[in-house]
Formats: sequence, C-alpha cells, structure tokens
Amino acid sequence: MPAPTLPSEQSAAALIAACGGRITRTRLAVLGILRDSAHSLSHDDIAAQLLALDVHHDRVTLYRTLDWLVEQGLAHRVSGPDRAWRFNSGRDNAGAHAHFHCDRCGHIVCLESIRPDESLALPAGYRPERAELVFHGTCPDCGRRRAEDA
Amino acid sequence: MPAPTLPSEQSAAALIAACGGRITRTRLAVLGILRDSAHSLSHDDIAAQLLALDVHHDRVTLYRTLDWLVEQGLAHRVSGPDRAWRFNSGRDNAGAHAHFHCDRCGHIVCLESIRPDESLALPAGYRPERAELVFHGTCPDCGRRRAEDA
DNA sequence: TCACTAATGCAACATTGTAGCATTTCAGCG
DNA sequence: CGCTGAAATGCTACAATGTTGCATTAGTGA
Repeated sequence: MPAPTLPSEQSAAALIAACGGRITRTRLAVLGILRDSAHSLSHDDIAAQLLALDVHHDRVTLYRTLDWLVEQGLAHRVSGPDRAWRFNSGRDNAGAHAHFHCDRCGHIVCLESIRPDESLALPAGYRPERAELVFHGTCPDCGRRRAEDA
Repeated sequence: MPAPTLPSEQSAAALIAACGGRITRTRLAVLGILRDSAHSLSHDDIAAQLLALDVHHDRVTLYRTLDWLVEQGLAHRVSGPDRAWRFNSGRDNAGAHAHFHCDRCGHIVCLESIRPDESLALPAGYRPERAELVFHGTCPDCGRRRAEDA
C-alpha cells in the first residue's frame, strides 16, 4: 500500500520540478494542501494538516518551504488580520470581494456584494494578480456599544 | 522653564478628559505624537519619539496606552506589511491612494495616481472611515529578476 | 551504488505583543 | 493643602510568530 497521496500531488511534483527544485515530501504535501484549499492558510493551519497527513516536519522547514514556494511563484503570501502570514496557491477567491475591517474590535467581515475594480491602469511593469479592497471603520456591534457608552 | 510641550498637547488633554480618562504624561505625549504625524506610526516609531522627548515609559504601558486610545476612538490601528500594528490619529492621508504590494519581495509602493472608490454602498450599520485599495502581484524589479532566472 | 549539495532538523535567538501583580500617581474631597 | 481610592504604570515573566547558524539527511545525476 502506497503512502497517502493528495489528489493534486502529481501536478505538484511537476510544478516543483519545473522550478528546478528537489521533490521532497514536505514540498509535495505543502503545495498539495495549498492547492486543495479554497482560502488562504496560516503557517499553523498548514502544520496541523501536515500532522493529520502524518508528514513529519519541523517548524523551520515549513517556514523555509513556504518561503521557497513564494519565491518560485507557486504560492502567495498575504498578511492577515492578526500578525501572521497567510499562504495560498495563487488562484483563490479571497480577494474577489471586499472586506470590512473594524478598527475598534479588529474583526474582519466579508462583503460579498462588493468587488474591487480590477480594470484600473497601473504603471508599466507592475503585474497585478488580484486587487484587495478593504474598508476601515466601525462595525455595527462597536457602533452600538459606543452609543451605549455615551 | 516648563517641560517641553508638543503643539497639540492642549487639545490632546481635552480629548482625553472628554473620554473620562485620566490625563497622564504618556497619554498626552502619545496622542500628541500621533496627531503631529502625517502617517501611521509603529509602536517602535512612537517609542523612539517618546525617548527623544525624554518621556520615560515602559513597553507594556505604551501598548496599553495605544489600546486605550483605539478603544476610545482617539486613534486607529491598522496592520502594516510586516506583522506589526501601525497607529494614527484618524485623519491621515495614507489611505487616500492605492498601494501595490509585491508578493515576491514584500515591498509596498504608493500608487498616488489611483484612488479607491469610496462611494460604494455598504450594508447598514457599517461606518467606513477610509477605504484601502491594495494590488497584489509582481513588481517591476521582481518581474525582471524572474525573467533573468529563466 | 556513489558523491555532491540542496533540503532538513535542531537549538538558540529576535521581534511583537500579553498577563499578573505590586507600586505609583491622578483627581476628587474634606 | 494633604488624604484616599481607583486608574494607570512598571516590572517580570510568558506567548506567538518568525529567523539564523550549523550539523545531518536525503534527492539527483553520474
């Protein structure tokens, strides 16, 4: 019986090889996890999935693997609401709609109905892959709470 | 000779008192610094300015002071490119234009010519104070470097 | 199979932020 | 003005996230 394999691992191996990198179990598993996920994952999320898949790994190795994937363009790094990076495999739909970020309580809400305008012209040389539109302000809960304080 | 006083400290004291908080040297100085700055400052930036003003303080006290200012609505907390918060006194112009965030090298570039559309309708209860438009992708430098690699 | 080196694993460190608790200091009051 | 109680501070220790250096392991090509 072969080792457990994620559905997208075959193409993952090809992608890794195409970058001139060695094909290792950590890279295969991490890239597979990222490609199977619909949204961005934190280092911690990925570590948990690796554990579930019985892929032994080291914290530092995971950081370096993710750095390498980002450097090769196989993954993207985005900064989350807390002070931790999120990673995704490029085509995810997290950036397709706008977000509301409450500066009072720090919560982030998806505004599915609003989409950023991606047609704006950027200066030469910049190659945008997605646009992120974030509104900052006060959310309904915090607005209410503040009114009660007064 | 009186202690050095920032230009906006008078009104800062009034703002603090209006929130029902005690007027302390740390709050006066921090709020003054934020109000005098045109852009968002990190905890570290603020600590450096406090040091320059000879306002003795503790790391933890500064965190708690900033938390309190944010809670009272006297300051805003925004997440920076690195995993550290930035603080500002509300009306700053950092959000008035779009930014380009290179996912490869992590650098952030201001795109002065592009401004987010603030006229979009948000769901009821949300009170936006500013909109942030960030393009993610590859910057000219990284695009060139990647072409050379191939 | 062998050798070379990329990749890993480990330990120690750096940065950013929090929790608990004793001490200081602000602000109201006699 | 000098007390007094609670708010604010300062200290120590801790937690979360990420990085550096270096010895060891393991892919890859021959």
